[in-house]
Amino acid sequence: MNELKTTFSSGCSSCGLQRICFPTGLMRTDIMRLDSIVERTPKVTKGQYLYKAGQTFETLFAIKAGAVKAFNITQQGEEQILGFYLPGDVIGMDGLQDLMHQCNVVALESTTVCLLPFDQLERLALQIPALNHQLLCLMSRGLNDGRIHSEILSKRNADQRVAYFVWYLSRRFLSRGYKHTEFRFGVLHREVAMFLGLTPETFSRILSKLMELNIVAWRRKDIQILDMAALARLADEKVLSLPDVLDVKQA
Amino acid sequence: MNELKTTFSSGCSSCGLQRICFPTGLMRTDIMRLDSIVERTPKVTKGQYLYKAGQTFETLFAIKAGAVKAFNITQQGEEQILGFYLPGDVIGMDGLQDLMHQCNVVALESTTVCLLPFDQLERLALQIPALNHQLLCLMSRGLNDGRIHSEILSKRNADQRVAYFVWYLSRRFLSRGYKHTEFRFGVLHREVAMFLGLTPETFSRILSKLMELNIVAWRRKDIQILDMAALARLADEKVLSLPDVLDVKQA
DNA sequence: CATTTTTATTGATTTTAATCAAGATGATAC
DNA sequence: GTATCATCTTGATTAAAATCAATAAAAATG
Repeated sequence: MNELKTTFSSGCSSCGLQRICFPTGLMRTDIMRLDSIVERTPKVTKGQYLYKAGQTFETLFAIKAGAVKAFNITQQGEEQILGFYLPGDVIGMDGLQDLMHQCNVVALESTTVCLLPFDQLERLALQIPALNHQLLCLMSRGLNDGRIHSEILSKRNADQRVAYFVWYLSRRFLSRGYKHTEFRFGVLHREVAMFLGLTPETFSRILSKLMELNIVAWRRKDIQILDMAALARLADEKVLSLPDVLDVKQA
Repeated sequence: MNELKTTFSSGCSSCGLQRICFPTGLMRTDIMRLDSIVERTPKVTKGQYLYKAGQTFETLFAIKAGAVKAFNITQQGEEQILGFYLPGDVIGMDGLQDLMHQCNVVALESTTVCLLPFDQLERLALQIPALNHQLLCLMSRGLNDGRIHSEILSKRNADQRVAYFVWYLSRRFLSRGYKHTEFRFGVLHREVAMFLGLTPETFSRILSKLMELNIVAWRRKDIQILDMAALARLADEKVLSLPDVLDVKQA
């Protein structure tokens, strides 16, 4: 794994993610102080790691563009996917408790990240109450993302998990100011399946059902939500039963 | 639901959980300042709520004695258990993001909690760097607890989930300074099953297997770990196969 | 203490998703 | 463009856990 090298790049002041990332609630002058501790790196290429489980915790990572996944490997060599992170997300705080990262994070596509050396950030936050508050808020967001993952995995049937995932993904895109009925999600189906605690086969079958019902169109990396209301309903309902439409086709 | 009323009680200075809870890393004088903002309540009785989903976020809760569970109710009326919290645990930070709690927390037995009004805590933390640091560490701990729950729920078979849960529970008791091979866990089997994403029947069957194999003895609320090595092995292995011992019995 | 209610266990059956297996499709390399 | 490789889809079968059902055992209630 290559070390990430610092480079020049546009700062927080001109970043489109100000309202989501660390600058939230900060005054212009404070954003400049924040800016001074942020290290910007060249683009992280697909497959490059931001950190690995066991590594010393030193910095937080703010995703500026692209996408990454967090995961751990089980004894059996399987990937347990813990989350997908998009622009505006801040990760790395899992490492604070033991000063050691607890999972692996790798880029899923060409990705831009901002590095925030934690000791410097902590010191600065003590001087800028709004920054400290935002750090706490971002951690609270992390807690809630984890809770939602647990809730997805607790859902008794696979249809619900998939429906809820798509619905929640849409909301995340919405909250970041992206189009939420049609978006690109650069993650393999296999990886989404693992995140949902399913096999790729089961995931594929459910996607087919959702497409057959004209609720979702998800081909490769492009997702389109055709019927948001139906999707939301499915996310909470018991079973995704196929209506006559399909029976006709099968007959 | 009754409002929790403040009352007099022994402070942080004399609390046995200093090394786990907020006072960690603080000097004597700072502990006294922390003490001054902590509200202590009469014992919370079994079934009483610390907070409910949707309520305004105002305070954090430190568990001093007893046990609580966090959960949400699904559309179908099922309880999704999100976690069990023991003395030394601090909860409530899920509410910061939207200034509204995202789950319900209820006492499982007679429980003592310390209330930390968040705005006061935040202000004090800015003045006491070690306190601010500990607040961040406690949130990091929360993130990791959530990650571990996701990892449990991602495990492909039920035996592993139960084995890992017992093993992890034991470690939690150990880290709090309690006996870790024999302890009392005041939670219904049904609730543990829900936490693990299983039905009570499946959970019961697996417990029976673990007892048959002399690995764990879990009757009602008393847990005894008879073979920690075997338990750890099971937590990661594929299937919990029953040896001849059982076949003989069944024959 | 007896009664009622809740919780836990165990068995039989059904349902669901995993596994096994074969193609189809799309991406990448040459 | 063609070949190769990885990913995805679909079908058949198996395995695992859920469900249904009936007791048994505790706990709570009067």
